[in-house]
Amino acid sequence: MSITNQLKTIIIELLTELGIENPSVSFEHPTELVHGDYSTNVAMVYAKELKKNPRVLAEEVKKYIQNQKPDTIENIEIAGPGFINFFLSKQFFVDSLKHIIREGDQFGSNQDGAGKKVLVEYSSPNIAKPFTVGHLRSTIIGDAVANLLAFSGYTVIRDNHLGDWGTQFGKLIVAIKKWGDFEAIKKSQTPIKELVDLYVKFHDEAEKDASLEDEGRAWFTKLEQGDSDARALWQMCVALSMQEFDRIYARLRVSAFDTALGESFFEDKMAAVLVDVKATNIAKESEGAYLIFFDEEKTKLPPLMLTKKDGSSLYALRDLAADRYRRETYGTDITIINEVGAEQSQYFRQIFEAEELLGYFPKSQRVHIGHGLYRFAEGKMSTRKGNVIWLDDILNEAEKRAGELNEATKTDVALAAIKFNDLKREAIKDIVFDWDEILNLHGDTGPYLQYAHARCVSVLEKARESLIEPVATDTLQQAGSVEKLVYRFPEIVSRATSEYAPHYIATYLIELAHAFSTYYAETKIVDPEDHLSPYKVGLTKAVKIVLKNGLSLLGIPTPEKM
RNA sequence: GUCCUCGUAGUUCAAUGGAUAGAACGAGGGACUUCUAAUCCCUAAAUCUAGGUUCGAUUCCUAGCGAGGGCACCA
Repeated sequence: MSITNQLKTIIIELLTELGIENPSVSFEHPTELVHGDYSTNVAMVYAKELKKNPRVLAEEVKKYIQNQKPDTIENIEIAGPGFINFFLSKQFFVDSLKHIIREGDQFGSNQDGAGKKVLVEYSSPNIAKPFTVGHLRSTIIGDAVANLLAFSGYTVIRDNHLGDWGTQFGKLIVAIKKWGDFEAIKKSQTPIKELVDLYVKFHDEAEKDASLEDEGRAWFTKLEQGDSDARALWQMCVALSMQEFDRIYARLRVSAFDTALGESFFEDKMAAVLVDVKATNIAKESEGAYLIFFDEEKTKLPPLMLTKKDGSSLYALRDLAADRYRRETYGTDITIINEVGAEQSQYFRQIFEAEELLGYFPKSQRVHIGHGLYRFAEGKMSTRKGNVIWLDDILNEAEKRAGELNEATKTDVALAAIKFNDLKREAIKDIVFDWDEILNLHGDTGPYLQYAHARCVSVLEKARESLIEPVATDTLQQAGSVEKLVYRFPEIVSRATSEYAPHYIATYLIELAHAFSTYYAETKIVDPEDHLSPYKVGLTKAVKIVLKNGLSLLGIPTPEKM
C-alpha cells in the first residue's frame, strides 16, 4: 500500500470516529520542499463541521497518526492555517534511489495503458508547402505525446496525415501551368521552394484577378475526377515533397511513423460516409452544398460543410472518411488523438459531434490537442504571403550557435534547444518567434538539461574507474531537494500522459536538474582524499536515469559528453 | 455580431482550490588551482478590472477590458 493510501485510511478512520460521514482525504506535494513531502488539508476542510479550530483538529490528526507509527513517516508538522505536513523517512529516500537504479531506463514507465490502443495523428505537413516552424510544433508535441503513451503501456499508432489533397492543389496546378516549368522544377536543388514561390505568386495574382480562385477550384474538381494532366502534376508534387519530409524527419530525429496516408488515400472512402450521413438524416443540401447541421441550442456549433456546390469534397468529409477507415482498421475501441493547431478547435468539436451522431466514435474516444501558433511580434506567419521561417533555417542557425560551444554535439544541442523551447510551455499558447529565445543555450533550456546529464555521466565514469559500485547505501544524513524530487518522476509521467501535456515533464526536469546542479556545486561527490561516496554516486546515478528517461520522452538526445 | 482560447515580474514561461505566487532571460552584485562555470550563490521585480462562491481564489462562476483565433464552398 502506498504511503498516501496508508495515511488516508488512518485519517478517514479518525474522522469517521469524530462523526464525519464519508470523509474525503487528499494529499499533495507542497509547493515548497521545506513544507514536507506530502501535505493534507483535511483539518481546514472539516474544522467548520466539527466546530474546531483547524490547527487544533490538525494536532488531533497528527497525534492519531503518530500512535499508529507508520514506518515511512519520520516527522509530522502542523503549519500555516492548518496544513498537516508529512516528512518521509531517510530509509524511504534510500530505498527509492535503489529502486530507480534497479529500474533503469524503465523507471517511470507504467502499465496504465495496457491493452488500450491509441492513434496519434500529428505533424501532417502539406505537400508542396514549406515545412515551417508551424509544422514543427505538431511534430514535436505529437512525438512527445506518443512517446508518453507508449511509456505508459499503450499500443500507439503514429499517424502522419499528409495534406495531399484539396483545392490548394487546384491552385498550384494553375500556377504551374501559368508561370512554372515542370521540368525545371524537377531538376531543381530546392524543388519545394520553387513550388512554394508559385503558390505565393498565385495568391498575389489572385488579389488582382479573382477569377483565378475559380480556376483553382475547377482544377481541383478535375483532379478529383481523375483528369490525367492534373494527376501527373499532382504526383510530381507528392513525390518531391515526400523526399523532403523524409530528410526533415531524419534531421529532427523523431520516431518513425507507423502509417502516413495522405488525404487522397480516402478519396474512394468518402462515398460510404455520405451514405452513413444520409442514413442518419443529420445533413441536408443548402445552396447546392451539402452540410451537417447540429443542434444549435445544445452544441453552439455552426453547420459543417462536407461537399461543395460543384460536388467536390471538403476537408471535413475526408476527415470523417479517415476516421471511419481507422475504426474499421484498428477496431472500435481505439482512441484517436489529433495534434493540430488550436485554430481548428471548433472544427474538431464539429467532427467529434458528427462522429458521435454517425456512431463512429463516442466523444470520449476523440481528443484534440490544440497548439498555439508560432507568430511574429508583428503578426501571423502565412505561407500564402510568403513570410514564413523554414525549419532548415532554424536548424542551421541553431547548429551554428551550438557549434560555437562544442562541435561534436552541436546537432544534439541544436535539437534540444529547439524542442525544449516548444515543450516547456503549455501547448495551447502561442509562441512569439524570437531567435534568441528559441536558440538560447542557457537557463531553462534543453541544452542545460543535457549538460546536467553529461555531468552525471562524467561522475559515474569516475566511479567506474575507481571500481566503486554506484549503489545507494544508508549513509544519508538528511534528504535534500534532489532526493525529494527524483522519486516523483513516475507521478509526473502519469500526469503528463493523462493530460497529454509534455510540459509537465519539461518543467519537472528543469527543477530536478537545477536541484542537482546546486547539489553538485555545493557538495563534493568525491572527497578531498579522492574517495567516492557510494551514496552520492548512487544519487547521481538516479538523477542521470531520470534525466535520460525524461529527455527521451521529449524526443531530446542525451549525449554523454559535452 | 457570436463562439472558443489566452491575460502572472521589464521579457519568456510555471504553479492538481492552499502556505511567503516558482523559475529563466534581462538588470545589479558575488563564486572558477572545477568530480565538466553550457554552472552556482545573493539582490530588486508580477497575478488585467469589478463582483460572487469558499475556511482559503492566479486557479471556479458572472460581468467588463485587452490580445489571438473560428464562424458556408481553405486546410
